[in-house]
Amino acid sequence: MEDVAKRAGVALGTVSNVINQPQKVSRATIDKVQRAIAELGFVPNRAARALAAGTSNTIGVVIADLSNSFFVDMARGAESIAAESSINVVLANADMRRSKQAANLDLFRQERMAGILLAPLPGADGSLLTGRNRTPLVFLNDAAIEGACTVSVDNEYGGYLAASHLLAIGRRRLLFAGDPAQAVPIADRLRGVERAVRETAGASLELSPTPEVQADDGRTLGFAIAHRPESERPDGIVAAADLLALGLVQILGADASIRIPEDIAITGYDNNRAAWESLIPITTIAQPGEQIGAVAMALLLEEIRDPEGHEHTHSVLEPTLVVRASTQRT
Amino acid sequence: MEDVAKRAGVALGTVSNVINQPQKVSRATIDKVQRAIAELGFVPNRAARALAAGTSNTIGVVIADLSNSFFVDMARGAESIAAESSINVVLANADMRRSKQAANLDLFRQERMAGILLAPLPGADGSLLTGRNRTPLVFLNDAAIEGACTVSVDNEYGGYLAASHLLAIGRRRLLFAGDPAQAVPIADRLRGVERAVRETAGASLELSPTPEVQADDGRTLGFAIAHRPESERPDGIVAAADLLALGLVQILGADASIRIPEDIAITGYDNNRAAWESLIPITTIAQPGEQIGAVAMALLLEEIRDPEGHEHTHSVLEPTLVVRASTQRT
DNA sequence: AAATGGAATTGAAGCGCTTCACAATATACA
DNA sequence: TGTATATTGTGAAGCGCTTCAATTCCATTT
Repeated sequence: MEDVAKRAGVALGTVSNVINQPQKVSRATIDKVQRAIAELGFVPNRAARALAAGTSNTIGVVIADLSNSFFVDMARGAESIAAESSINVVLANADMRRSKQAANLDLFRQERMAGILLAPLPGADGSLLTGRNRTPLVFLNDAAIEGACTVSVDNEYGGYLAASHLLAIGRRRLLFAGDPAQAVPIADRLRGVERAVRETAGASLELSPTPEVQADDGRTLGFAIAHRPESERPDGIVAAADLLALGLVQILGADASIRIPEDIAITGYDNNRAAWESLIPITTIAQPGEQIGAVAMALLLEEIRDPEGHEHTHSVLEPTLVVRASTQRT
Repeated sequence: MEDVAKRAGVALGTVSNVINQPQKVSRATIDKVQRAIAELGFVPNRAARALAAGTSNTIGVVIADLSNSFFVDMARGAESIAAESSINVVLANADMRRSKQAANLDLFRQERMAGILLAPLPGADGSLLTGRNRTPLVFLNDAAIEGACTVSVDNEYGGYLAASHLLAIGRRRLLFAGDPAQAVPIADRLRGVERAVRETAGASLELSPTPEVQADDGRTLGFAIAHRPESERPDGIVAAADLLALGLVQILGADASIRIPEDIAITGYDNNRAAWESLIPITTIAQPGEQIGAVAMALLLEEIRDPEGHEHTHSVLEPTLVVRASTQRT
C-alpha cells in the first residue's frame, strides 16, 4: 500500500480512503490512486484490515450438515442478501459432529468475523453464545434459544397444511407415518395433523411410527398397508419426510389393487429431490430454506449495524404446500 | 495477550511461544500461562496472527456448486486430511457463477489463506492462477491445467468399467444413453464404453443421445425403448448419469413385458442418492469424491510446506463399480 | 572455582492496514 | 480584503500478534 501511495504521489491514508471511503476523496485523486493500484497489481491484505479495523466484513455460516440440501438452501439465501451489501460469506461444515461445530464457531470468532449464522445440530442451547467476544450470532432452524435472534419454520403448521390438503380432497381415514419421539420437528408436524383432523367431522387418524424416515422404512410400512384388507387401509397418508413417502409410493404404487392417488393419497415433507423424481411425483411441504437464510442474514446485518439498539427477534416462517400427482391427478 | 502475560508474570513473547511452540517453553511456565489464559478467557486474534506471521493456517475451498453432493464429498475428504494437521478449512460456494468463483478466489487470497482448493466451473483455465500473490492452489476434478497440481477422475475408465460389467454378465447389444457433445466427461465415458465393446467379440453399441441427463430424459428414452419390438431392444444400457438411469428403470421396470435385469440390465454413473433409493437399486460407477479431496489436500499441504522444491502433479484417480439389482439379482 | 554451552525467557521491531487529529487548500460570505 | 466554513489530504499511532537477537539462568565439565 505504501508503494501505491508513493506511485500515486499521495499519502498512505489517502490510499486507504480511496478504498474504503471514496466519497471523502476527490475524483482526480481516486483516479490517480486506482491507476497505481492497477499498475502495481496491489491486493489488499484483509488480515491487516481486520486487525486495524477490529472486524472484517465477512460473515461465517456454520452448518450442521452440508449433505442436507435444506441447509445448503439456507446458505444460498443468506448469501444472496449479503451480496447486496457486498459482504462476503464463508461456510464451515460441522458434519454432524458437535466438536466440529464448536471448533468452527471458535474459528470464526477468532477471525473476528463481522457475524455468524449457525444452523446447529439438534439440541443446541445458549451455551454456544459464549460470554466473551460476543460476535453477533443468529440461529437458523432453531426456535428455542434465548439471547439471540432465531429463524425457524412452523412445523406444526406444515403438518396442518398436509393433513388439510388430504381432508380437502375428501380423505377421512388418515395415517401419519413417522415417530414423533424421534425428533421434535416430527412431533410438531404430528400435532398439526391432529389439529386438522380434529377440526374435520368424521375424520380419523392412525399413528404408525417408523424407526427412521428413510425410503426403506417407507417400503416396510408400504408392504404392511398393502397386506391389510382393503377396508382397513387408510385413504390418505401424511409421511413425516419425503424419503418415507417415496418408499410408500414405490410399494403401494406397484400394487395392482391400489391406485395412487384414487385409493390412497400420500404427502411427503421437505420437498426433496426425491419427491419430484419419483415415478409418481409426490405432494410435499416445502420448507422455505432460502427464505430462512435471507431473513436470518437480514437480522444479523441489523444487529451488526446497531449492536446497542438491537432487540432479539424470533422469526417463524411458514412452509408451503406443493401439490403433485401423489394426491391429485393433473 | 498482554493481560495474560502480566497475569502469568511472563513476557509477551513467552505467551506466544506457549501457544505456538510449546516445546520451547518449560513445563512450569506452560502451566502458568495456560491457567492465565483460562482465567481471562483469552481468545487469540487470528487476524493479528495472520498479519504478523504473513499467513494463516486456514485453507479455503472454492466449490462450483454446493448442491452437487460430489463436490461436497470432496470438501469432506479435504477436511479430514486437514484435520490431521489441525488446519482449518472454510468453504465458499460459486453457485455455478463465474463471477462468484472469481470473487471467492479473491477473498481467500486477500485473507492470505495458507492455500486454496478449487473445484472449478467447467472451462477453467490457467488464468485463475493470477500472477501476483501466489497462494498455493490445487484444482479438483479438472485435469487440463498447467502450472498447478490437479486431481481428477478417469471418466474413460469409468465408462469402460460399466460396459465391461454388462459384457461380463453376458450382454452383447449395448446402448449408451447420453450426449457426448453435451459435456466432456460424458464423451470420455462413451470412449471407455466403446473401448470395452471393441474388445469383446460379437458386442455391438448403439448411441442414444438425450437432451440432458435428468430423470425425465431417462423416462422419455425408456418409453421409446419399451415400444420397440423385443428383438430390437438392447440387453444392456450404460446411462451417462444416475438420474438418467433412474428414469429408465422407472419406465422399463414398470413394463410388464420387461424384466430388470434379466431382459435389460442398466448402469448409472455417479453413485447418487437416487441410485440406491430407487425401487430397483441401480448399479453405478462411484466417483471417489472424498478421495479426490483428500489427495488434493495432501498435495496442497506439501506445496505449502515446501514451495520451492514442489513439483506440480496431475493425479488421476479411478472410479469403482458398485453392483446393485439393476444388473444383478442378489 | 571458573569456564562452557544449552535451555528458557525477554522485549522490541515490525506485519499492512484504519483512524483521526491536524494541516492545507479551496469556497463562500460580509 | 479578510474571515469563517467546507473539502481534501496527511502521517503518526496503534490494532494484537510473531519473531528473533540478546540476555539470563543452570547444569556440566575441567
